[in-house]
Amino acid sequence: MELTKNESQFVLHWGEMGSRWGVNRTVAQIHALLFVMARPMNADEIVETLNVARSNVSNSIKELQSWQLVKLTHVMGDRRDHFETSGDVWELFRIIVRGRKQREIDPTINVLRELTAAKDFGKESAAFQERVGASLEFLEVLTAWSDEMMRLSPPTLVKILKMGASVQGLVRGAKK
Amino acid sequence: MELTKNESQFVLHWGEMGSRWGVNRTVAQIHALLFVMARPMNADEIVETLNVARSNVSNSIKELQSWQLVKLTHVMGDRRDHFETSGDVWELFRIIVRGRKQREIDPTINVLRELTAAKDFGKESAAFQERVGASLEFLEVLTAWSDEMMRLSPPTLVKILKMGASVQGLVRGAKK
DNA sequence: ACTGAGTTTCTGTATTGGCAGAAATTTCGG
DNA sequence: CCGAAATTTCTGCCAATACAGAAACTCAGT
Repeated sequence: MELTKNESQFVLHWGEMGSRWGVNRTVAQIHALLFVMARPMNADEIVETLNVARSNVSNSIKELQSWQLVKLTHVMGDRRDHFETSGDVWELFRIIVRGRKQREIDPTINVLRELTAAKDFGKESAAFQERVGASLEFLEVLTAWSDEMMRLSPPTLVKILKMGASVQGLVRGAKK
Repeated sequence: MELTKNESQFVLHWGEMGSRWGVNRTVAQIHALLFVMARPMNADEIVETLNVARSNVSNSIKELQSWQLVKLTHVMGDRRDHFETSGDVWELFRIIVRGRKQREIDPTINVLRELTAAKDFGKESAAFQERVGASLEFLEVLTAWSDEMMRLSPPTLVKILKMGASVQGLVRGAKK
């Protein structure tokens, strides 16, 4: 399985970006590959195309499945597992946001809550108490908002985003 | 310089979170420390408090400065450089979003633009062309929106976020 | 229950990035 | 323009992670 020049550029760049995030390169590349091929692929095809070890593909796919970014499918008359990913970038976005929130934001909120609830918290410096409180509130507002937004359909979401800062006018009205 | 139990928990957790992102632990810890102390600190105080090497502090601060998360200040009658960070979480958020966008999203948009502009792009599979196009549009909508939002004052931003998905009602109206 | 295709888990190696300590450089008071 | 303080840059080691290849396991078909 040979990628075109453009396709491999896409896959390679996606891999790079993946590493910037916490995602390792192979994982990101496999996801990109499934995205560009837009069809179910089996593990060996992925091995051939990306030139990585079979075991690496296995582990990477397991991770992608845990993120729910890749799902297992089967092809008629083929015993092997095949994998595919959604072609809807908005859906992918939603999945990634949800996952990152769970893995990163939620634990942080918990820590901040524990801190404010600790019985010796009142003895801390005023600045510290205040800043922890502000951080917690910040994360709560942000996640509440993102939860709501992520519940909307992609088309609705796009429309809201395209309105952009113009909603600011409404806020003024709401303020009085 | 000794941190309280609560303070070090905060700093430590922030360091953990930092590594989840591309930020290394020391960098994140220093930022957290300046945030909780809420006053200018010099490099040696940081060394003592976090138990890291002087050179490490120097490099980490340089990185924080490049992100504009930490700024240099001076304390009267003290020749040494002192450093501090903003206590406004919304401002910090804005800075981080702006930075990540520049370092991660913008290059990706460029790659996608190059791809679509390549003269052999029309020869690619329909699925690939379509998905690259959708990805590009997605990133453009998202960054345009975030640029607009990030220009608003924190209080305005909070109000908009608190409206949450209720703006969705307006969209319906706008649609016709 | 045996066989072989398919898959996952295990183990060792290589690469990367983080960091300490030393060396070099800059800065500032006198 | 000298010396001490402060800071940065350099060098090499160490730890963490990614990955290949081998071994172990699973399971459908017979």
